[in-house]
Amino acid sequence: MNHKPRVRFAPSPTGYFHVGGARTALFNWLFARKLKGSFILRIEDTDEERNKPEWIKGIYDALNWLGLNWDEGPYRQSERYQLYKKAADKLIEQGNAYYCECSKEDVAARALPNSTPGYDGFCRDKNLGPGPKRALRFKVPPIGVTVVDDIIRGQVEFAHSSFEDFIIVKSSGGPIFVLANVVDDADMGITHIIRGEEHLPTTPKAILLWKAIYPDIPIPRYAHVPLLVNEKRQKLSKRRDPVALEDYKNQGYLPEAMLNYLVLLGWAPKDGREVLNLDEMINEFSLEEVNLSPSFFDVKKLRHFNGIYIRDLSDKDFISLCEPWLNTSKIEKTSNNLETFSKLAPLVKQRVEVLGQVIPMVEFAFADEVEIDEKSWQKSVLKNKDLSLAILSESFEKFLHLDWDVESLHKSLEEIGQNLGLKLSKTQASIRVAITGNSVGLPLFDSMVIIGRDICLLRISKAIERLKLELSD
RNA sequence: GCCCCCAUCGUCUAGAGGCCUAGGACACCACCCUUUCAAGGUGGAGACACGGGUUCGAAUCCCGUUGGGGGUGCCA
Repeated sequence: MNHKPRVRFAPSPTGYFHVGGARTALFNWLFARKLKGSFILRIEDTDEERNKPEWIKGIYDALNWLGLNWDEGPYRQSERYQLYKKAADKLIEQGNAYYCECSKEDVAARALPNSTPGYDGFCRDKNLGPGPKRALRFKVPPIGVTVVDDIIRGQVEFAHSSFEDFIIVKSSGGPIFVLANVVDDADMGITHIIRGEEHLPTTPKAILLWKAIYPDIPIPRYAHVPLLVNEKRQKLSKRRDPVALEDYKNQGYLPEAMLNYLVLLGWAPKDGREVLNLDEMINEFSLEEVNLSPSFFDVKKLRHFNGIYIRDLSDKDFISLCEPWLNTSKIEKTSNNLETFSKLAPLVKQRVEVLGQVIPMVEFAFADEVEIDEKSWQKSVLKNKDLSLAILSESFEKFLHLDWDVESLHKSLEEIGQNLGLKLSKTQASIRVAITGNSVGLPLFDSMVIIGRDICLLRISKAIERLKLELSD
């Protein structure tokens, strides 16, 4: 058996693509790449009511953004109904399936209290033919157990008595996902099914179907990866949790950081390293080492990783990755401004964790007039009015004729501070607010050099004016 | 209700019977570095859910309890 493994990622387009799906896709992809197998994309769109075309596009976009390229597909289940029909017919023929005319209400009404609920086999021996409002059910063998042999969890047993004759074809004629799943997995030669743990309870049904339809094809190996949960330890939900991959993209997370963080949820490399590039992940990842317990998607740690990956970018790459944010900012894209931005970029790069933080950090350099943050003004200027005025006035004079470079600025401010008995950290504070509008920000002297002497002097003089005004009040 | 899964610092994890006084990372705190903020460095606080076994020895194996989660749909 030198068969290369074939795995599939089979999302259903019933909502935006989320981080849990991304992790499942990643695990599949890593497994395939490591063993030189095939990674197949299959869209499970058999739910006529909830599927939307834009969600399908969302899947492609997400996978492309992450760089999880697929070798085959995308297959669409909605285009393969004949196959499912054929399988269903075979089951009927073999006596493994039967039509049922019970409505949901009928089933519920007959369900026994305090026991295994669900369908009671009412139509099992009625020998009904097809018809409107009739669904097809699989005849579950009443006794025995089905064992799921899971790579991550080992052997998991399910007694047949614990589940009902489940529906495999809806009365609309559409297949239920377990059926479609089995048929496609067999048809596509899938060897390993790697998916979320929420599918574990339906796996025995799939195995039963598989054995009935494809007695000669070996059942794939299963690997149910632990769920991703929220802070309340519940399965991540598209509706209540901030899990849309696209949102992370839009906030300025890098795909590399996302993948790196995701791979660490439920798996860890043998040594202590946590920062891994794709090649390292491919080489070291192994399904057998995947954890059993659910993990919390912790944005804080993701942010930390993103910061690492941003700092690791070349200045050039960083600048071009900032473009979307620059485009939607108020900053005009003049060549002058672009040059200023590229000079600021290296300073910014080391201080952001997501790209969305970039623009607020550099805006001061482009505005005609700085917007002064009131709290900063209070704290760094007003609190010691007289000192601030002295610092601002003196520096204005000195800056008039100073060599306009970081070193000179540094020295001259140090001198001003010494005369007033202040440390540089104190001295620079009021200048910083006057020029950048904020008490925290990029290295001041570099910023000053980049935006130029004229603007700096103008802003200092404005600050002096304002201070004097407030002093006289 | 019934079925199934899971259980190490707040979080992600290392740990496959003695190497554990339980290691690392994020977050947190302190200090250092420093023109602010970051980054970096040093240090600190912080966990084996509980109860029984098995064993000379258990975070590691078994059983139970408790807790959490998932499934139970003519959704996937």
